[in-house]
Amino acid sequence: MKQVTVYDIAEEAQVSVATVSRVLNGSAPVSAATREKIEAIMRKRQFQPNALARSLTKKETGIIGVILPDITNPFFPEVFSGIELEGQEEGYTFFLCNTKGSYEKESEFLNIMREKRVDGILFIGGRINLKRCDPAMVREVVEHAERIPLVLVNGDLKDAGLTRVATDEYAGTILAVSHLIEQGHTRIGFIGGESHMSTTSVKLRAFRSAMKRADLPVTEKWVLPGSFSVDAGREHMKRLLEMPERPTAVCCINDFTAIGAIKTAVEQGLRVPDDLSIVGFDDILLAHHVIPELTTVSQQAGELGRTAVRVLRQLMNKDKVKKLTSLEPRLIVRQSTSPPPRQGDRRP
Amino acid sequence: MKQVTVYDIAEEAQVSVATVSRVLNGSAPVSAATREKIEAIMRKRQFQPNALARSLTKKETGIIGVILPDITNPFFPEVFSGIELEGQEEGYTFFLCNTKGSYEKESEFLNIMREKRVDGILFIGGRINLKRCDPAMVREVVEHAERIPLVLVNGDLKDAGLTRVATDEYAGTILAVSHLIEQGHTRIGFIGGESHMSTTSVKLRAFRSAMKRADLPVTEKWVLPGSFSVDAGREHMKRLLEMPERPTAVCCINDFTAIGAIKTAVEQGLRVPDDLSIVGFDDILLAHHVIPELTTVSQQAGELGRTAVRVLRQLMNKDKVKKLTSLEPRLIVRQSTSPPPRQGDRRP
DNA sequence: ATGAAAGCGCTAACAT
DNA sequence: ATGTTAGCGCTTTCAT
Repeated sequence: MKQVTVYDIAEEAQVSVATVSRVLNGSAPVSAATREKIEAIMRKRQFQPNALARSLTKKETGIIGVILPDITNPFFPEVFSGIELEGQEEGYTFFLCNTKGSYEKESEFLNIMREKRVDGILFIGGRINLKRCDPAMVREVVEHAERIPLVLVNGDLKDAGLTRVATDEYAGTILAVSHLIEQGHTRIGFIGGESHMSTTSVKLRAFRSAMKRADLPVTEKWVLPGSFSVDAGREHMKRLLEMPERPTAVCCINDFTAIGAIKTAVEQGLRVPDDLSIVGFDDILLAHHVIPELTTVSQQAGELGRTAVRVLRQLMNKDKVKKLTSLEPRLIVRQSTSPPPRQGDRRP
Repeated sequence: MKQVTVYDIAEEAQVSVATVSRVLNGSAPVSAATREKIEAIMRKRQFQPNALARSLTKKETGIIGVILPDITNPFFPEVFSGIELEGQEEGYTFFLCNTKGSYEKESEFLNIMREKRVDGILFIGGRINLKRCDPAMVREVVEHAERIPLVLVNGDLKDAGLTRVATDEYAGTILAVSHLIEQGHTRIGFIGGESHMSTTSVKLRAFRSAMKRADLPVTEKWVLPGSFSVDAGREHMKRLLEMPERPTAVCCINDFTAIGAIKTAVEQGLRVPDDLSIVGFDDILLAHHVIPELTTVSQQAGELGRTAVRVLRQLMNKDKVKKLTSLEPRLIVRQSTSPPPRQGDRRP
């Protein structure tokens, strides 16, 4: 079944294609009579303008490309939802690229996006979260950014000078640790996070700073970086519990590790938060479904997505844009934190 | 900065655009010498063929459109991941449309997909899960399906005769209920699910059938449909616990309600599974992060996505296609189910 | 093996 | 207000 084109419509309406195009775009005045006639025919013939042809001449596609590492990690759908919400109002459509953590896929997708002539790119996760990213990989992104508006979401690329939108993880960690301290904890551990990721060092730095500010010592053997998963959280907690001296509270790199930590603690007979307080980071959906509900720091993932689109739009309009737009995280106090047990109450 | 085109390449290589196109597509023999020359120039100039122009002439875009109700619901990212995995190998790219449960958005996206000339459509959730879908909405989908290969994933449209891929929810529920029965339960409840969704009636039908097959009575007041959320699960469980006579096991419409049910049960001082067994459906990630880990029925979301793409490909190739490809669900036994308490052990 | 030229379906000057 | 026409960047006959 042949697709109907502007020519078909023009012919049937006895006008030129230009007029058809005009009513399609409202780009120039058309007499009410012919307009209605054309519109009627379009409806009747179920005319669907070919977006490809249209984009080809207009040199814009209305597509925003989104690169993210793992749509299966609940944080990202949340961000993506925000992106969609903000972009949809202006008629944007999205090309979602899931890199599954592969830097090659990032490169590949970057190229595909260029071939597809997306109007802008949102780059989330992956190489932009590395503490030290290979200069070639940095350059690649910069080169793309020179041709297509691009914003880095929750990450950075050394010396690239790219436009960024990010939650202030440092401030967020301060919030979490301060909360623990206010509850009366003095013996606080920190677990999770791969050492080569910048989020790990940022949060660790904030952790140390918050402790120092309260004149509390950091017990190094309670600082256990490693990974971001639930299983990592379990492992870390297991190691912590094997120590003769244990913290009364643990600050976790993210909600996953926090949940793992809780599971292990509970399995070993500890009560959370009575015996051990645990705080996470991100506020993924899971955080309030888990028992006990997790005290955590909200990154406001949806808002992050919306903001990213707003900033990208500015970039696309060649407006003035701040190099860094930062979002303030919020502490969400739920059930996994409480004052520490009194000395006498401590379990063996 | 002007994009480089086949003409630029042709000019620099002193050949015609046709030859350039040939090396780009490998569509016809080109002498090794000129091929290499052209390839070198392409690399040097960072040539990126314009996918729009290409698709315009080739009449294919390599894009698969995916309509789903809520990317924030962990089941769908899992499906989408499978879709990507299967499609990427063949160079497909995806246009993800999140309808947020709005039927109008479904219509809107269906039209956008047509304008974008996607090569195929995967329709997941929304109106195709309705027990009785408005005929006009059915017709709309059918009309699109007549022009673009389209497969219905985990749903159906009455009398539409469309190609479908779905997990066998009936069989899955039988699995869950039988597991409970095998554990020795005789007093089993069923909670969750909106009554106007087909999944609810299918699962309820399976529930009744499994009970009957085991000569067990269904206690109607323990059958509480309602909704699909964690909160719904909490509500339902609360009502169940207020009854003088209670079931020893509950079959839940999905993992969310199951998790809600567990939370409420635990809050009320019951032990899961010792006092009350609970089984879910879907096997979302949450299911093994929750405490106790949830016994549930896996829909194999990833596999569902992969299969959907495979079937869609057949449709696109105009191969013979089965009207219904069905996936066998699997019972995943974890910690939330056990034999019922002996009478004497029952808590008040 | 390579080139010339006609489209693909639409928009945007430029005319009238 | 409407029509004519030249692209947009590529692929694909049809020649040679």
